[in-house]
Amino acid sequence: MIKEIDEIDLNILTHMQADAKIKMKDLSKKVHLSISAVSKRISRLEELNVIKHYAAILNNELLGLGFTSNVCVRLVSNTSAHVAKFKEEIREFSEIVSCYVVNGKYDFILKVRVKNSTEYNLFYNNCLGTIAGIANLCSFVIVEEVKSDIG
Amino acid sequence: MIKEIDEIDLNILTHMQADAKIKMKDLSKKVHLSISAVSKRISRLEELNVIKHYAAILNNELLGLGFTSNVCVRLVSNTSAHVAKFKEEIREFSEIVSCYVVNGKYDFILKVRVKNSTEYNLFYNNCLGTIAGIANLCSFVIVEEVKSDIG
DNA sequence: GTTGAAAGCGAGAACGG
DNA sequence: CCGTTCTCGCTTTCAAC
Repeated sequence: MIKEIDEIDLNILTHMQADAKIKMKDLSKKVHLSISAVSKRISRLEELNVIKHYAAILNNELLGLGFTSNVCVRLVSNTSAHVAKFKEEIREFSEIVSCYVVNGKYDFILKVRVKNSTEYNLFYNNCLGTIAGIANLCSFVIVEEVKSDIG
Repeated sequence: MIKEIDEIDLNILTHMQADAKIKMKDLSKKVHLSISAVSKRISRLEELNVIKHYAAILNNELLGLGFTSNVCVRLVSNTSAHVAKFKEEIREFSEIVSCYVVNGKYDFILKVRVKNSTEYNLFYNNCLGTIAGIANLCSFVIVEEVKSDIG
């Protein structure tokens, strides 16, 4: 924790994380400060990059993207050239909504979001399957969201 | 995709996903509509629950949460009672920021966020390790974020 | 869909505690 | 560091077209 952040800031951040469009009036009541004080703190948190940005959280099911899967990937080789090439290829696919480099039995964990299982099979076979340098793939289809973070 | 959503709505949603605080004036220019038309569409998308909510996306590193790990969990038994009990225990831990039920070699994928590796070892041994009914745990420490979705 | 107007809210500055 | 007051610009929500 950077030292410039106090308890009130954390309180504000928690509220802004849950509802970025909360009215300053309501937020100021919740944290027991004036509107201008809250407003100034938020500006400061934005400048410090503690608040990276604001996002609308969408309902993927209603948008026809009801199928999500985590895919673990192990590469044949972990030389920086191979890793860089893989990362580059990953960025091209809009179906891959997140990608992390990890330590462990696999090298990457991807999250793939598509319309349905048919589309997933197509993506898996025709896109993921064609990326060079993959030694091993392991798919975990998400069937339920028990808890979900934001960002 | 629900039929009430057209191309202009998708365009609006893309912008709102990237920047929920974009000015209606700017957004209306981008989608070539009047401000009131855009405002009405957004209200409609909120009512349809296509926009679930708005969130501030925070910088976890600056908030002292620089260590994130994906943990795959397999339970000893998949009876609904055991699964329900596990889900309940999961909800208690603020360190577990997301949890998905999955199909495949594991039953759950968790995302754990803590301060550093020391804290992670403590959490892993003293919290995750003490949850009953776990047959197998597999940890993937995130070392780099190549691509990151929102929500 | 569009305009235009009215009311409410937010950002920012100034000044005082 | 916080609060009050002020002003300006933006959003929202009407109406009428």
